[in-house]
Amino acid sequence: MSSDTSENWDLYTPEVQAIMGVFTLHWQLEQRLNEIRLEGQLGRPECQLLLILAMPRRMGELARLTMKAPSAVTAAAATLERLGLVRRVRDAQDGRAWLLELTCEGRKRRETLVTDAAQLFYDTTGLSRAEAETLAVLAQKIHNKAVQSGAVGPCEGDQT
Amino acid sequence: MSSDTSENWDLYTPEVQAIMGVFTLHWQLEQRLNEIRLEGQLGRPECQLLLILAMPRRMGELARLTMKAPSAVTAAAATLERLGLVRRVRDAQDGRAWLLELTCEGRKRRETLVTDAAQLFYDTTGLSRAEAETLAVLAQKIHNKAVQSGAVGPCEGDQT
DNA sequence: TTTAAATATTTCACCCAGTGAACTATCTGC
DNA sequence: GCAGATAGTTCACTGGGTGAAATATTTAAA
Repeated sequence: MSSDTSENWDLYTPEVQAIMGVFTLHWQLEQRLNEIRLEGQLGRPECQLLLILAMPRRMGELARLTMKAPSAVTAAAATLERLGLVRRVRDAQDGRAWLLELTCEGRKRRETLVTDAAQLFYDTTGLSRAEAETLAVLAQKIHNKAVQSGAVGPCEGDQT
Repeated sequence: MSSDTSENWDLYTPEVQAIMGVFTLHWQLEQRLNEIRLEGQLGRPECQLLLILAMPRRMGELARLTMKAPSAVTAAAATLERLGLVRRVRDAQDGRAWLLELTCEGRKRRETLVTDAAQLFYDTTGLSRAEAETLAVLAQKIHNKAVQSGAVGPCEGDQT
């Protein structure tokens, strides 16, 4: 089977290969993350937030990290708060800012999510642990670069 | 600089790191690809299709490869056809299927897109060529795995 | 060969996530 | 205290995507 499924990858430049792979992986992760979705209560954006919230973060920070507009984070945070997984606290340093931090319940949920996500990651990618590490290193570089370089994000960054 | 931007990555498991990185990269690529968007005529999905169309493909195949529902491909293909970048041809082997192939113009556009995409890829990721190769290898594995494993996709694949 | 079941694609109504602009609240400096 | 910047929220709107029903064609069977 999978006649033409085992593609002619040589048709594509490494860069395009990488891009296509990233698209695929992203899509797969979103889908399957969806299935987990902690009892179906959480949407994709909420899961993403939960994953990032290993430590308390300001809303704006979350927006930068997730590469979304602040308003998107607001929405997701509201949902998480409604579910009692997250708490809003004023930032002591800056009264304008809100710190988002996990509740006890939230921490538990995150634990589960992290575990499931890892499982799902291996299922989806079929990568070995070592390969995952490799990918993680690259991913980290990319993420940092992206966030730092003004994050061409919704927020109009151009770092010409 | 970038005080809390240079994150505490050790807070995250490698898997989560990888996942976050993939999300970021995906997002960045979509955004910036958007900017290129060949004179602003093409949407994200059209670009993706164009990238994949290194060789003629059947609609269904494209759906599987892009991990989208067939209807999504139909829409994107229609746009590309309207722009004269792509041509629909009946599959000689199977009269029900359509083959989507690039026109001359389409080939040119794809050339440009591939070049731009590569540029953008390096800009975005900040990776070296070697690292890109590494990523490409992983990406290919992932992509193949995903497509083969019945692509948990919109098309209800369960490969239990 | 006629018929029935399967497969490839399209059409269309609907949905969700995300953006961007306008608004409120707070901080900073004068 | 006031002006201007910054953090976050609200809300109307959009775009990309899904899923079910319809159409065309192939395949298998009688």
